[in-house]
Parts: sequence; structure tokens; C-alpha cells
Amino acid sequence: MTSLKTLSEHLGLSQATVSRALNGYSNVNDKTRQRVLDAARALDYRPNSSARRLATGRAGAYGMILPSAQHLLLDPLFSDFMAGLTEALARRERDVVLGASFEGFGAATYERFARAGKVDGFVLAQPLLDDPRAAHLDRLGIPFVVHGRASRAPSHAFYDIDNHGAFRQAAELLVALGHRHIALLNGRPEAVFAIMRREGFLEGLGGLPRAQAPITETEMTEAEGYRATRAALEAGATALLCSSVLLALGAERAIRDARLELGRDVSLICHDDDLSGLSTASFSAPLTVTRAPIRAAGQAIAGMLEALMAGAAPETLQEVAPVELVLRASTQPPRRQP
Amino acid sequence: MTSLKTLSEHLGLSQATVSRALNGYSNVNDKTRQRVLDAARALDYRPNSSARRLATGRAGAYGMILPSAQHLLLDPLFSDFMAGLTEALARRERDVVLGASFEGFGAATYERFARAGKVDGFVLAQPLLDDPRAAHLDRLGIPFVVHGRASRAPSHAFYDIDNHGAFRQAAELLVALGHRHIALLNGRPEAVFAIMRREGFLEGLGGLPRAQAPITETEMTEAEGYRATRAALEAGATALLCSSVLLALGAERAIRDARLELGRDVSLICHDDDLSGLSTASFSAPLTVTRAPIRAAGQAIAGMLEALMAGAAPETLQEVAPVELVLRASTQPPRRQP
DNA sequence: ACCTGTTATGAAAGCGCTTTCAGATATACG
DNA sequence: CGTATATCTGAAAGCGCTTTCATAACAGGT
Repeated sequence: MTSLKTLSEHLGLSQATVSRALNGYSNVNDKTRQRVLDAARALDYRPNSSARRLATGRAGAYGMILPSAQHLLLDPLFSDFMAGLTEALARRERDVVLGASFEGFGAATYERFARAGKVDGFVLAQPLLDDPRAAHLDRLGIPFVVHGRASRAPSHAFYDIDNHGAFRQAAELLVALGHRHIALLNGRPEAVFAIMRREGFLEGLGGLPRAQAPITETEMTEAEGYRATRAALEAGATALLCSSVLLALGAERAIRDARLELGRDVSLICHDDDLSGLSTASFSAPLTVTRAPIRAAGQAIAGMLEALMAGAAPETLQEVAPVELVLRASTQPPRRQP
Repeated sequence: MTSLKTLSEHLGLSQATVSRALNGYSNVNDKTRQRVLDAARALDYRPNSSARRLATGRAGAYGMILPSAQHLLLDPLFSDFMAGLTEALARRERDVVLGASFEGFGAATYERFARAGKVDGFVLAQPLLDDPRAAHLDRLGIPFVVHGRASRAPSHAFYDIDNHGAFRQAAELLVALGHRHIALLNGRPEAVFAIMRREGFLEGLGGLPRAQAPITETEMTEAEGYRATRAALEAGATALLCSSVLLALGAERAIRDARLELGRDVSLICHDDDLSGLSTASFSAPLTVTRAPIRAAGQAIAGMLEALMAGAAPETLQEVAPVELVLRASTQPPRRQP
């Protein structure tokens, strides 16, 4: 293992100069720098990151804490989001470290990680309304950015998609097509995204009586999608709005079981995170979707973390990405009742 | 931030004694230790992990590198596996750090991480046959354990499930039921697990002509499952063996499209990793499965990593977990052709 | 020739811990 | 009572870097 000491002795320079040369400080002679760079490559020198962290006081890493409450993890989005984030941070030479919390929601875990200097900040995923973790981190002055948002008028940095607008538009479309009985298959009601979508949905419905707009808010699994759709169809729904592809998959199965045809008999709009394993192309009718690729989130959040570390104010780091409504064959005017 | 220095001054002890007391060394007076422990709690002392790492020369963390080749990530297993691993390591006060590789397969990335002292070892996921990453890590003497295995007779530490046995048994069951035209819907042929399953499948088939045992090896998505099943049914298959629930989902759709009934008309066995979002309960007939919960892998691998660090020989850390064949309604004798 | 300002380098302190080594105190033994 | 032994504690070195401060070298202006 070549250390800075070895390298500097090899070059006949002081450690200070070598360090400066390597870290791109300006006050180093160009020739010297080149010599240093060459030698570093030749000896395959890798600065020890613990030493550097200790000296700089920065971890050069961001944390993400997985809640132990299992149901919060049931998230097919997780791996795609993680991949996007990790890659974006890797480009900036930052690591992401994963932790697991045992004590309930794990606000304490966040504190432990930060205080131990393992990370410089966090990304908070799957926020609840007025999420205690966000409040806690805020109080401690630990930088973080939320994927989604932790309250209605957040003061923290966040990247979210326009869930409200997307579901409002989707509902409006269904209403415009003539549907008068529309079910929403949503995620768990604690999740902020679910709240936003529900509100957008209701707004898009206009004056439609609530009885004709049944809402279920559950885990977003195939099984729940099936169950909710069955109930909705029995109650007379002609259109469905699904918060995830998994729900839509279950919905399609229920539609089939009812001997109905997707699109012709029942309209369906689904939110599509553009996940790698679940394409909305794999339905019997091409699906109308509200679409927002989740990998984009990683990019954006990586940038915000870095900005935060550079001293940017959290309030200035807030992005609500638009959601595209993609019209396809799964949305059609309702059929006359036979 | 209370540091060791602060704490020791506060106690009127030397840093050495405080450090020893905190780290459970024997040669510290019980009373002293208690005093130290109490004070540490009171001042909410958190040892700086960079400093500790620098002093001990150990990172106290393990790495996992996400390949940039996107299709390798398309893995719904990823998040469940990750959750299991992270939790198991967290219990041992170890972190997991995620990296992303850009240069192809990323053997270089592993080296960078290890040499920079960011991690003490790795877990290698989704191994290919004779995986170059494993060879590289071996050559460098960097500890690692493979989730799956990287060759037929590995000398490295690994935790795998008995893919060969599982698919042999499943094929045998179908044959025993009387099926004579059985399709295998497998994962990509580079993956070791797919190879093992294919071989097990063929072995279980006994003398069945290969023409009656069509095999497709693709991404394990719903869409591919649909496509392969359609083709298989047209060719006359009466039974299917699927490497993942996602494939089975597609298979079921194709079966429906063909106006056939799962179980009665077409038998189906599926490998079930017990993923959080996709339950095999959500099929029109309860699915016969080969079952091996993926979360167990995290536990086992965490233990192996620690054993490796403690000096255990990799060859002694190899586990092939049994796979349970769960009989349910989706497997029945073939129907007479109408 | 002298001072000023720039540029390039080195010495050394320090980041917060662990660990070796030695010293102090207490206990046991002959 | 002296010496050997066990038990506990402290001083200090060191892990591998960064960064401050001082110094040296050199250019330019007067």
C-alpha cells in the first residue's frame, strides 16, 4: 500500500506538496504537479479515505436508513431509485451508506450515523406527512433531502413529482371521457404521495359524488389491486386510477375475472415510475399512464445534497418535476350498460 | 460534539483508560468502567468512526457495487436482499456502502474501494459463470462472499440456494403427473442460477426429448413471461416452470389469453423468493412453488463476512440452502386433448 | 541596490481515536 | 519485611492525511 509518505519520499518532495498537487491546489508548479501525478499513477496511490475524512472532517458520504418496519420497504421503486442515486453520487466521488434502524422510526439512527461522522447528510425516502425524521434532522442541523416531501409546505430540500397535478389530470380525463364512477387504488394513506394523489384525484373529479369515487389506500401489491378492483367493479365502477403498476396488474386480473375487457369495458390509468422489471407495455391494452421516471430523482437529489454541503439554503433546493400524461388505449368512453 | 478528550478530561482519566473502558477491555477496574459508561451516556459520546478506522486500520463496513449495465439491476430481488443484508450487518455495527461502477464490469471499482479503505470486504451479487470479479478479488486477497456462486466448484465463500435440486424436483413432479411437454422460462443464460436451474430441469425431465422441453432464457419480466408462454402453448406445452414470479405473472396472462385455465389446463411451477410485493397467493390458482426466502440470504452472508474478517478460510464458508417444494393447485395431471 | 509582491515548497500541528509500553499501586508469597 | 506478581492507569506514539504558517526563491519596480 503506497501511502502519501512513501510517495513523497519517492519523489523527494514534502507530503504537503504532494497532497496539494493531488488535490488540485493552484499554488503548485505545473511541472511538479505533473511529476506527482505521474508517480501517483505509477505507484497506484490511493489516498486512505479514513485519514482524509479525519483530516477534513467530512465523510464524503451520504446515508440512507432503511426502516425496520417492513411494509415501508415493500417498495419496488427502491432498487431503481437506489441505482439512480448511487450512480449519480459515484460520479461525484461520494459513497452512499446504508443503515438499518431498529428503534421504531429510526430518528435515533440518523443521529447516530451523523454524530459518528459516517455521513455528511441523508436522503429521506418514503416520507410521511409531517415526518418526525425530517423534524428531528432539522432540529439537529443535519443536512438532508427528501425524496418526496415531508409536509405540505416544506422548508427542507426535496425532489418530488407533481403527484397532485398528475392525478387531477388523470381524473379530469376520465370525467371528460364520460365516466361517472371512478375508483382510486392508492398507496397507504400515511404516505405523502398518496395524500397528494388523493387530493388531486378528488379535485379532478369536480362535483362527482363521493359515493361514485371509491378510494382504497393499501399496500401497493398485486393482490390488493385485485381485491380493490373486484369490489369497485361490483359497485359499478367503469374506470380505475392506480397508484402503481403492481396495483394495475391486480386490477387487470380482476377485470379479466369479471369477463370484461380492459379499455373497452373498463378504463384504467396507472402511475408509471418506469421501473425496470415492470413495463406498462405488458398489459392486454396499452396503458394510459402518468409517467415520471424514478431514476431522474437520483440525479436531482445527488445534486441537491452537494449543494447543501456547499452551503445552499434548503428552501432554495426544492423541485417538483412534472408528470407526463401518456394517452393510450386503456382509456375510452364508458360503454352503455347492457 | 464530545470527543474522547473532552470525555476523559471530564472524568479526570486518561484517554487510554476511557477508550479501554468503552471497548470492553478486561484490564479496567469495574468501578472505573461504570463511571466511564455513565459519563459517556450522559454526554452522549459517539466515537468518531473515521478516527477509529484510521487507528484500527479497519473500515467496519462492507461494500456492494452496483453494475452500471442496467439489466443486471432489473432485479426485484435486490431490495429485499439488501434489506436483509443491511439489517443483519447493522446488528453487528457494520455499515454497508454502495458503489457504482462505470468501467464495464467494475472489477476496478472493487479494487478502488478496498484500497481506499472504504470497506473491508464485499458481497458479490448476481454472479456469472467464472465471474471475473471473483477472480480479481481473489487475486488481490480482498475478502468477499458471493450471493449465489461464481463457478461450479467455487473456492470462495458463498451462500446459494439449491437451484439445481429445486428445478430437478419440480421437473420430476411434472413428469410424474404425466406431462410430456414442459417449458422452462428461465433467467438470462449468463447467470449461474439460470445455468443450475436449466441443468436441474433437464435432469428432472429424464429422457424426455428436448423438442418437448423448450427453454427460453431472458430477462425475468412479465412481458417475457407472456411471450414465452404464448409460444410454448402454441407448441403444445402443458406445463411451465418459471424462474420468477414476474415470469409467472406473464405466463398467467398468456394462459388466460388462450382461454385456458391455470391448473386445470396448464400446470405451472414457479420459483418464489418470497418477495415483499409479489405474493404467489395472487394467482387464479394457488401456485405450486419452489420456495426459498431471499431475506435469509442476508443473515447468512453477514455472518460469513464477519467470519472471513476473523480469519476463517473461504472454503469453509459455503452454504447451499435447501429449497422447499410447496405443492398447491397449479400443478395437476395434463388434460386429455379435446 | 532595496523593497514589494508573487510563487513554490517544507515543517509541523492536528484530526480523534487505539495501542504499546512503562509506571504505579495493591496483593501475595517466602 | 522484601520481593515477585497481578492489576490498573497514564504518557505518548502513531494511523495517513490536510492545512496553516513560515520560508525561500525569484521576478519586477524604483
